[in-house]
Order: sequence, then C-alpha cells, then structure tokens
Amino acid sequence: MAIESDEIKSAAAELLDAGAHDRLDTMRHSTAHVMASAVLELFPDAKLGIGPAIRDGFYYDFDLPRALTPADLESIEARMRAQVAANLPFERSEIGRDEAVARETAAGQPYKAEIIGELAAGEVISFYRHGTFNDLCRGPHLETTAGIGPFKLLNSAAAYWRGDEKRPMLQRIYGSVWETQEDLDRYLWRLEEARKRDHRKLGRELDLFSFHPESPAAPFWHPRGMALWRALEDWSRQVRTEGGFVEVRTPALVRKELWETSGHWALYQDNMFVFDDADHVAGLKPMNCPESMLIFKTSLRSYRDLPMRLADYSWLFRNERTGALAGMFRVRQLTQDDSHVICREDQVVDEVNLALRLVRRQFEPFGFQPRFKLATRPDKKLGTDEFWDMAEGQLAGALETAQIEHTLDPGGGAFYAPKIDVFIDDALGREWQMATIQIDYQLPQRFELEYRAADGGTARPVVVHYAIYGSFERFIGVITEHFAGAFPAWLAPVQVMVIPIADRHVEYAGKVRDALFEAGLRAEVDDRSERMQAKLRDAQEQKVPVMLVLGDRDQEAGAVSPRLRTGESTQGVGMAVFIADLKGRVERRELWPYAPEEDQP
RNA sequence: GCCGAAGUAGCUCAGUGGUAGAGCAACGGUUUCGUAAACCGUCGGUCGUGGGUUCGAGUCCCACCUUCGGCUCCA
Repeated sequence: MAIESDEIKSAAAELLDAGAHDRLDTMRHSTAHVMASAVLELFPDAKLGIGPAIRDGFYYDFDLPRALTPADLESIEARMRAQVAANLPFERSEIGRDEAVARETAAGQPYKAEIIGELAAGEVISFYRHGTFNDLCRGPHLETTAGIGPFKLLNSAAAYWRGDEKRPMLQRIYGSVWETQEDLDRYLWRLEEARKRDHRKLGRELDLFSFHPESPAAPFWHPRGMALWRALEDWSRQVRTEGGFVEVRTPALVRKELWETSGHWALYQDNMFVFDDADHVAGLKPMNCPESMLIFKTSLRSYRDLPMRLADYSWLFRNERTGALAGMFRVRQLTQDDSHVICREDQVVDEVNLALRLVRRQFEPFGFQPRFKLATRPDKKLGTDEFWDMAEGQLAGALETAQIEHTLDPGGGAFYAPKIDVFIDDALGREWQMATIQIDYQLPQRFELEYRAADGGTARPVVVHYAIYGSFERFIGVITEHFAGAFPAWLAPVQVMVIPIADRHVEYAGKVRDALFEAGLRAEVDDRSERMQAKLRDAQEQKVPVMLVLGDRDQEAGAVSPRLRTGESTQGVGMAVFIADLKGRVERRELWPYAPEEDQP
C-alpha cells in the first residue's frame, strides 16, 4: 500500500529508499521511545533496557521500583498520546563512546552504559532526542512524534536482562502500533480471535481432553479427543507405509547406560525423569532414536538391507521447566510420529528427498503448505569444515532434487548436523514450526553401527531423523486453533449427529447410526427429550460436520435429511447414497465441509 | 526455575470481614413432525490445599499446589 509522502514524513535520509515494512518498523521503534519517555515521566528513577520494534509492534524493558499494574499502562498510554499530540521532533546527535558511557552512567542508566561499552571503539554512537528524552539509538526515527499511528499498549510482563536468568529481571511492556486505525483494529481482532480459538478452551468445550493437577502438563484424552488422535495416527501410518516404513515400539523405562552411550546423560539429563529402579539408575525416555539403534544392532546388516526405515509412536517423557508448560503446546508426556531412517551415505540425498515428499503429503489434507528452511552450521559446532560442506550439500541437494523452494537460516543448525525446518501458517497467519529433518552422523558412531558393504568390508550408516506432526499433542493444539474446532469430516470426533425429530423416530435413528457404524463412520444419536431446534443448536456448537434430521418422511422412505455445519441442508436423501458420499469424503480426507472465514474488520 | 496475575457449582462469572449467589449444564416431570435455545421444578460448592489473624474469613496474612502472561524478534 502506497503512503502519501505527506502522510508520514520521513526524517532521515536513509529512509527515502525504505519500503513500507521499514517505515512501519521505524514508526514502531519511535513509539517505543515515546513509551520509554512516558515511563520516565511516571517513574523518574526507571532504568532503561532495550526497546526494539518487533513483529506487530514493539516493546521496551525497564527496571522499575515496583510491578506495573494495568492502571499504570493506561497512565503511560495517556502520556504517550500527549507526546504524539505535541508533535515533538526527533533529533539525532553523535558523540564519542567514552563520553556516551560517562553520560549514561551519570544518568543512572547502567544497562545503556553496558550496551555502549560493548560497541566497537571506532563505532559512531548516536542518540535520538524528542522532548526531554534522549536515548541511545541507532535509528532511524520518524521526523516527529506526530507521525505515530494508532497504537495500544497490550501487556506487561517480566523479562531477564538480555534473556539471561542470572541477570536482573526487568519489566517489559508490549505495545502495538499501525499506520491506520483499520490495521490496528484488524490486529486486535486477530488477538481476540486467537483467544476464542485457544485450544485449551476448545478442548474443554468439545470434550477432547482435560488436564489435572494429579499429573501436571499431561493430557487426559477423552473419547472425542482420542477419535481425533486416531484419525491423525491412521493418516500418519498410511503416509509412512507409502514411504516404505515399518513400525517398531520401544520401552519407556531405560537404564542410564543407554543414555550415556547416546549422549543424553551428559546433554539432556536436566530434561529427563530419572530414578532408581531395582538397584539401577534409569530414566524415562525423552527420545526414541537410541533404542532404534539397538534394534539395528540385533543382527548383522547387509548394504542390501538399507535403507531401514523405522517408524516409532512410543510415549516420550520430558521434564520441562515448569514455567514453559503451556496447554498442548508444551507437555511433559508426549508422542511423536517419529521416523528414523538408517541408510548408507550414498542414500542420504534420496532419503531426505523422500522425507520432504512425505512432509508435503502428510500436510496436504489439512490445507497446509509447508515452507522449508535450511539451517546451516552454527558457530559452536562439532566436526570439520569438510563434514559440514558435505552434510549441508546433501540437504541442499535433496531440496533441489525435490524442487522445493526454501530459505536459509545461516548458523541455525544443531551443533552436530545441519537440518531442514518446516513451517506452516495457520488460519490467523501465525507461523508454527512443525517438522525438522536432521541428518545424524553422531549416533551411528556412538552406537558403533555397522553394515557389511558390497566390497565385503564394513561401513558405518547414517541416520536421517524426522517427525512430521512433531508431537501429536502439539499438532492437535495447532489444528484445533487453525480450524477453530470445526474439523473437516475426516478428523471430526463426531462426524454425524443423528437427530430424531420426535421420540417415535428414535428407533429409526438407531438404525441409521448402526449403518453409519458399519461404514466405519463416527456417529451419535441425540435422543434427549428436546426439540429438534435445540438438538441442532447443540450439534452446531459442538461443530459436528453433518447433522441428520429424521422425521416421518425420512423414516417412510428409508432416507435422511442432512444439514451441514455450514448451514446448507437437503431433504430426503437415500441413506445408502448419503453414507457412500460421506464415506468417500472421509476416505479422501477432503477439507469438507468448508466455511469461508468470517469477514475481518 | 524466575517475575507478575489468577483459582468461588461441570462451564461462564457475581459476591470489599457478618446466613455463599445467578445464567447455562445436569436431574425429574410435562412437551417434542422439519433445520441454531420449549415449560415447570429439583439437585448441586470444605470458596485450590494447609496453617494463621479475628468474636467471626470466600474476603486479611503466610506456605504449598495448579493454571495464565512473559523471560533477546538484541542500541
């Protein structure tokens, strides 16, 4: 969207070429300055942290004498509006580093002084002033505070200085600012919509699962949630079968010797549940892969046996930090659609290519278009440059072979190998990281895996790991929010609600339900003594895809009258015709019934 | 783990030291033939748990449990 040149006046010359995105970022950063200035008016002794522009808005961190309250935010917001109305110019100044450190120290701003002290000696130190507020800042900024668009302060919360839990805890205020009121309204609508779709709320309302203090952060799956789970699991198994996988299952309770071999004892023990088991120290498994290594080693493998593709849906246990737990998104007991491919080095590109195809295939019936990111060698890494050249080349080669567009995440790889991260966008435009595809040379070495090569010698295989849903728990959280609980028929816990209009139709309704059962469909009869309208309303609120209304005419004709969740309804459809149609849609895993999103403001 | 907030009936919430409430749900009865809430009645709470202050605590204090927001998207 083009912006009139006099609508927002760009102060700095470096802004002339900037696109709308940079302009918005600049405005957000300027708004953060105005907020910091308002906070200083309220708390003259506040010490300033950092205040960057972020996606959808900005934040600023402060060291304050007391915790902020919602009333404080209102007061800060009011002071900010006054500054915007005052049309204060932003003025840039530059000074030397030592002088800057001295100034910030004298001003009682230790965090600012720390930042400046870390800048290179020769670097230009710039400050931006508006009104009486002068802040260390690289810039650029708006010309004046009047250029700040509609904004709102959202919430305050704690944040460690520089994200380090050993350092002081500051208070962070988040805010959002946009170029137009419509943009701000749309953003606030999205926040509100996300709140309404919260999977924790929908999970309770749709009777999918519950949580209990007796086992914190571990879901109890109800019959309806389990139906959804099984639909997902069946699909994952089908995709794995198509990909040539076989399935294994491995123990949850494993002695520490295995974890010492795999390296988890040294690197992952903090996240494991560990205890004594009959004179041995053992742990609940946080990952499946080490045990697959043991299965591989149970016989002498030939190069002809590879690749060996193992799927594992075992239960995993991770002792997460209590503060990180969040609904289905972070649980302590979870299940993955885990895949380990043990293959020859010359098969790695093909196997990664297969993984990429399976990722696309498995996400297809959800309507997700996965995006791929190649994460390359980090600064802290194991192995030689030759190794990384080769491993990165293998992943890049597979992406090319599969003709998959991707972006780069330089330095984002694991310390032992590069990886391909897979992202999806949900219905609200939120980005979620889903699958990760990793190639692993470490584990085969630690477990001393070998196979008999074609030349009669021994060789070491490579492992390609991935989980496409990631964990079932988290994926169910994501799709619950994505579909707002209105799952397509193939996933819906109850696919058909049979609604007899009067008590005399209940028997026929039972026959219809049994016919649905026989076709492998999930159906219930609402035989409560309620009026049909009430039953329809309840089925709608439960987001059941199809309601079958049954009255005299249907009963006499052996027919059903389907009403879809979208409101569309027909009458007198033959029972067999209806069942065959629905069964086909479920088996094809159609995105059906589909309702276009409600219009956003 | 840390900072802040919250926890009252199955759910959503009222209740500012003086007899625990409402709507929905559930249950009982009546009712029920065409596409989003029939009517009447009844039941239901150790106010998260434990301790303390007080003549008296859902309300004030302390500890614990659980949940929610957040803890680098780096001047």
